[in-house]
Amino acid sequence: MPEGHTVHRLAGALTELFSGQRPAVTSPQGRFSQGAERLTGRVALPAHAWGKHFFMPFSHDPAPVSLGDDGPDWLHVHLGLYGSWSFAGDRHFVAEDTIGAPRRRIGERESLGGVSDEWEPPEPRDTVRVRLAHEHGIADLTGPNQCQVLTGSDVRSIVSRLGPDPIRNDPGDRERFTSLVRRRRVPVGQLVLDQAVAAGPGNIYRADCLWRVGIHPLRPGNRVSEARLGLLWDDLVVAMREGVRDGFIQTNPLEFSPSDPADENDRRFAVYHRTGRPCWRCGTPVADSMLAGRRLFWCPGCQH
DNA sequence: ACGAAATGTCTAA
DNA sequence: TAGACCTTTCGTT
Repeated sequence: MPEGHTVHRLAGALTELFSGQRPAVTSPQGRFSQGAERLTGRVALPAHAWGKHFFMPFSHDPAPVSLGDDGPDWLHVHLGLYGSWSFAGDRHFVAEDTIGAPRRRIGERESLGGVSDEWEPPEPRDTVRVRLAHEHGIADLTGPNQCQVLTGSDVRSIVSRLGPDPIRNDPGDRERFTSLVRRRRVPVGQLVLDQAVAAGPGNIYRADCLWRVGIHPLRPGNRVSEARLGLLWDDLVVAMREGVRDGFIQTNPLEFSPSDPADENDRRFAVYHRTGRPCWRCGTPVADSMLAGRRLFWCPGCQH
């Protein structure tokens, strides 16, 4: 369940755990054996994220590189709908158990941050596509949509097809986003999920950020004012950066007291997965429908 | 046991 | 628009 914030977080975690080292790369499942062989023995360098794409360079020498440089081989991972990384290791190896899908798998609590000296790598599940390993810990990747070794030129070609990433929010991105939306008649809710328009937002940020700025998701892109699209971009930047910081999505702006009876599951989001429940802002029941193959949630009362 | 759904994307028709 | 793909969990028989 990885939207862009998860991938940025992973880039940070894997950089911290493996950059500067020469991890053993294996494919317990066997479907990445060739790639694993190519990467083994090389120095892992700091990883990059752009939208939902993860890139980690593996080089013969430890000199720093930029995203898409020629020279290193690039590990490229797209988690898709349910890919995830799991971590386990000794006390020198600190990471969250699982990043990606909200599940715990290998290396659950008992082997994480465990006792200092006696750590042994756990047996991988038979679905583990890639394992990165060094003496203090392992990272296992399961269920990715894409996992491959690329050249710098391949990487540049992927990145060139991606729109601006709200988590990066580079100069000019705000204007780029608003102009990409305003030149099309497609519903704005569909454009927010188009990775060539904005790289990183998924179904939750789409639904909830549109709600937060009051835009109806079915409004055609060319009929949303420049000003409102600017506010939408700004809100994506804020919400997704909070996701990177916190490690989870918390898009409902309302605060609850610990004793509040509101359903725990219901508190987290604004409209996402809240069909039929009252809008936090106006009380109208939240609606849902399918749009271009994805479930869409919005409040018919206060989004226009 | 079985089916559906899940924070995604691609391809074919 | 439908189906394929990568995997797990959760609800229903």
